[in-house]
Amino acid sequence: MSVTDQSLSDAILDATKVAIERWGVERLTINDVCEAAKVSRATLYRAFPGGKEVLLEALRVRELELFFTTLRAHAEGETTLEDTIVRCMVVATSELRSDQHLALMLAAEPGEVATQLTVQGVPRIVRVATAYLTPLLEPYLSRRDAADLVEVLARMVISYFLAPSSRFDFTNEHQARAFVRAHVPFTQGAMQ
Amino acid sequence: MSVTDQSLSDAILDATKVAIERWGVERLTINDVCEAAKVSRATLYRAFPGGKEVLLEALRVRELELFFTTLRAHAEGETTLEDTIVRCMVVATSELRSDQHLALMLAAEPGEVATQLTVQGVPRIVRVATAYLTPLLEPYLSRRDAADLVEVLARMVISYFLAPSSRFDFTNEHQARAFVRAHVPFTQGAMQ
DNA sequence: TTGCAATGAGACAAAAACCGTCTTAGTGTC
DNA sequence: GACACTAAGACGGTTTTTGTCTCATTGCAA
Repeated sequence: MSVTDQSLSDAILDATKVAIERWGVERLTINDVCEAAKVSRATLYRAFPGGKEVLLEALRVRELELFFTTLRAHAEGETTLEDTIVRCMVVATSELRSDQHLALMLAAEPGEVATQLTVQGVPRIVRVATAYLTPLLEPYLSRRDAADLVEVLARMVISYFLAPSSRFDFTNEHQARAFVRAHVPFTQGAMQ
Repeated sequence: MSVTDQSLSDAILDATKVAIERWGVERLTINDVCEAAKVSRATLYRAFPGGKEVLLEALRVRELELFFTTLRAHAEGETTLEDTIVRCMVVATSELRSDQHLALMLAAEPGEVATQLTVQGVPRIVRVATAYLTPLLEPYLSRRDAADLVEVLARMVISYFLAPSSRFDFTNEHQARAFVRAHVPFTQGAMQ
């Protein structure tokens, strides 16, 4: 059951992605998803009670989890706190820049990207980022400090992604490191 | 007025194309077009009384006229009836193959292509093709014979485009010429 | 075979989106 | 100032979409 549920939900979410790619989030209908998933409406509503909102939220969370899983894999080899942070920032920013997929998918449509990545999306992003990235920092920090740091870094990356600065380009490792040294307290041995 | 009307209609049709590219014909709404054209609904309905149907039909006709204008330009240099016919067939088929734009634009959506290109669209296509291509053949044929021939050729090109044959690939000049010699009576000096 | 959980198909009412028309107010031109 | 043209948006009627619900069917396991 659990396994079946999982694969059913996943299949529906896959279908949702396909349907969105075709119609766009704004024009997406539940029937589009049902058709793409070859599933009846009843089944979809059983899997995702609450309808479209719940379905899209589930998709966003899944995509986000995939994003941070990849990110963690990229940063797992680092051996110092600073290196780990820098790597996370570089990879996350690069992925965001190259892969409009994430941005355009998680958001509704161009113009909604900023909204989704700020007021609407930040809580979700912070939540997932914390869950997935905090363990990376726990060798160096307390759980609480690690969680705090992840949240701050996530907000920084988003901010600099949406409004790039001429002073710090986080896709550049040197600049990212300079930023970390200048503005991330933990890396200076000065616990606040 | 006339000029203004023309450019207004054209601007709206341009906007329609843009909106269709974004949403697809099936999900297109009048408001999408109005937004893209930065025009109020009232203005759109004044320019295209009859609403969406009329608007889309006008767009199809315009695209078709563009298509055949280009086609005629490609075939104008030919100096014999056979060469003219062959060139038209080659260019038309090549354009259709490469430029899904036309096919997908004139049609509604994949799956509707065949419908639009046959039962729905042929009368329109034949009408425009006749108007634009008949003059090319008038050096060699009577107006009536030229019009008849254009219609037959248009139907052939459409048929072989929708269901390609292993015997004749109209994008290949030799094969197109062989087809013409075998199946187009006028070119054999045998007026029917 | 029987029972059970999961699904498909579709009816249904409520909500939302869309359409086409029309009125009003604003703008630019002669 | 008269005129043509337009944006904005209200309006009622229609169509789509939504979410729920019922019932028949399927697949599987006891």
